[in-house]
Amino acid sequence: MSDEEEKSSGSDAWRGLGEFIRGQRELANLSMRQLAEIAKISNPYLSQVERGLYKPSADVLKNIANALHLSAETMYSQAGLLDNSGSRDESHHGVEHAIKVDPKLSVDQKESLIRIYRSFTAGS
Amino acid sequence: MSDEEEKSSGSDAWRGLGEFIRGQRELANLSMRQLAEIAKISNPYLSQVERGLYKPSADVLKNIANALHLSAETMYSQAGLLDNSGSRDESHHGVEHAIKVDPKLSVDQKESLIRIYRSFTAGS
DNA sequence: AGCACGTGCTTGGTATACTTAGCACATCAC
DNA sequence: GTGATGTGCTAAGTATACCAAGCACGTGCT
Repeated sequence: MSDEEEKSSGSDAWRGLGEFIRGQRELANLSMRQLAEIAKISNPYLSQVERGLYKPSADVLKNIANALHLSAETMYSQAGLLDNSGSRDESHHGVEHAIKVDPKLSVDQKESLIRIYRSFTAGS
Repeated sequence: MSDEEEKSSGSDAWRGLGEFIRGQRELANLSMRQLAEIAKISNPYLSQVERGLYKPSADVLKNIANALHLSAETMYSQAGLLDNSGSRDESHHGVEHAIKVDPKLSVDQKESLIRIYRSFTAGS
């Protein structure tokens, strides 16, 4: 069988997921052990997941999302599991819209934030 | 430790999921082998899943959903995996949350933006 | 110099998701 | 009747998700 195997699950999507999780964890200032504790998984496993060595199953994903105060949907879509085949145009422009709507910001502050945000995302 | 709920590994929800899959399969007039073929899984495994003996992982779930022309979200919520218990409302946290979730930003950029945002909203 | 405690990572094993070969029973044609 | 083809299910094995113990390194403290 010299057939080239190509399953439906591409392994590269999972690497991005790991980086995403690590980013969210660092953003929340949690150590691996802390997050692992909250998410009810072991810290070595979390380590592997964050480096893309394993693809966590759905309930683990859900637990991690919970621990990071994210919705499971966010996690799944990051993991490439949610497909959004319906092309539902849901929460798309978070940042700029959220800034514009925020009542605690002055207009100048909003402009500054959006300017910075756009400079950050200029490469994409 | 008073409460002993069905944690993330509650096996009850999975049985309902199996019945749901079987119902949808019969509704589509597909045999196990047909559905298994389309969903890229083996038919014995589909048999086990439909009777609640195993809890399929997320990508299998997604493949089955696709094969049955269902949205992955429907499948996940049937599996009890979505159950938005994570944080009650995602749009509620506004700017900070939108920043954290934005895939176009690096972790450092997120931290910078959040820091600036907090400095803006700290005074008033 | 130590040691106590933090971090993330490696090793080796167990549990379980998943597959391949085959069983038992149906419903057809011959 | 026998066989060919359908159905769902069982058994035994492989792959991998996951865990417990411990390693290697860093930082502060006495």
